[in-house]
Amino acid sequence: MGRWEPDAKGRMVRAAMELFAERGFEQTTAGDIAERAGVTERTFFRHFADKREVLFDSSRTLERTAVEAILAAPADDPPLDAALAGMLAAGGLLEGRHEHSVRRSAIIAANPGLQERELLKLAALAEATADALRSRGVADPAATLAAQSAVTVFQVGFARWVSAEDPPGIGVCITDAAAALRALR
Amino acid sequence: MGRWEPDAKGRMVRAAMELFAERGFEQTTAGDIAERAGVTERTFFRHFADKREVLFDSSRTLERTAVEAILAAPADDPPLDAALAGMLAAGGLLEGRHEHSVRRSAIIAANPGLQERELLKLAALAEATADALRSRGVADPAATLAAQSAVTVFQVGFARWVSAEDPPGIGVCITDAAAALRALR
DNA sequence: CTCTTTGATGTCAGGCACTGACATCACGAC
DNA sequence: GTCGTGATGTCAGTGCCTGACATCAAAGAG
Repeated sequence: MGRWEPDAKGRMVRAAMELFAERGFEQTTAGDIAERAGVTERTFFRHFADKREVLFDSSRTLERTAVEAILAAPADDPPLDAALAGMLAAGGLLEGRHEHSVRRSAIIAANPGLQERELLKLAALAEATADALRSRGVADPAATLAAQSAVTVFQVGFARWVSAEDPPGIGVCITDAAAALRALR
Repeated sequence: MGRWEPDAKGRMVRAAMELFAERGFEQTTAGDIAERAGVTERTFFRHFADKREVLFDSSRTLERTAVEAILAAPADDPPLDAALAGMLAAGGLLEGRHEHSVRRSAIIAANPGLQERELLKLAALAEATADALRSRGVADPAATLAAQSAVTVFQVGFARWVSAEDPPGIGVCITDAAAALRALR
């Protein structure tokens, strides 16, 4: 395990957040990030598939948490309810990190390439959610539609949570967004 | 206008489709595409912001068509109905191009970078749709939610249309997906 | 205590994506 | 015929990312 300075990955993530906030994503090279983290550029690319991935290291944890919550939901919950339970669980991971989420969102909002990557992660979350619903016996296209709807609710709720001055709970934001979706006609 | 061989852009689009189908996206360089189209690599990048964009040249037309249909929908249509009218109009543009759509989808499905770009275009479509709804007097978050739901319906319907052996109308596929969404509840 | 193994890291060379600066050329306007 | 205009060609350069190989700290075997 750690024979050198420990947590090289964490150091790179923090260095990247700092540099992206200071000069912007495009004005920061992979070598810059590595240097501030005390490693070489080559090591950076051993930990992250590309320069953008350094901002999405926790997306797999989010996905896993959502899937587990969906599988743990009451068996008679309708598909959308189960999927939304997954989104609430995922949101819970961010509960204590409002300030960090705001900074990260600002960085992503400032760069189309990073928005692309975020959309890919959300699509992966939707796909994992749909798989979880299918393993609960939900057939397509209902599984796909419920999963994608839940992720949309997560996006809308998260956006409001991040833009709020006095941060409410993210759970409230997600629940409100879910209610607004159901109120559509 | 055209003082050289006309339709350089169209030639590049066709050359790219051929090469991506033959060897795959990553195994094709921008220089390869340019060469087959009879231009230089530098000219390729004057027409397309990056290598992926060559597959998404028609996305702005799709977006414009959807917006116009939404604005033309009956004023008393509920938000989701109006948004879906936009998706049906957009789908209409593909009606006569099933084979082309199948080939293009296969290329995109084979490469994560292209999927990212497609997600970005769909997000732009959703944002334009939401804007159109807002200009009809729909407030947020209903506008965002209805727009994103409509785009999801478009995606699901399109996917079924593309994977169908004996292609039905794409309008039927979209309408069916919309019905499945409404049946969620 | 020494040797070996293991895995993370460093070093180096190179391909491809993309860009800025400048030259060139075809065609239309006058 | 000259001149302007816009698309194209040419060239040099930066940054992203990868493969191949060397190195080194620490853990385990004897």
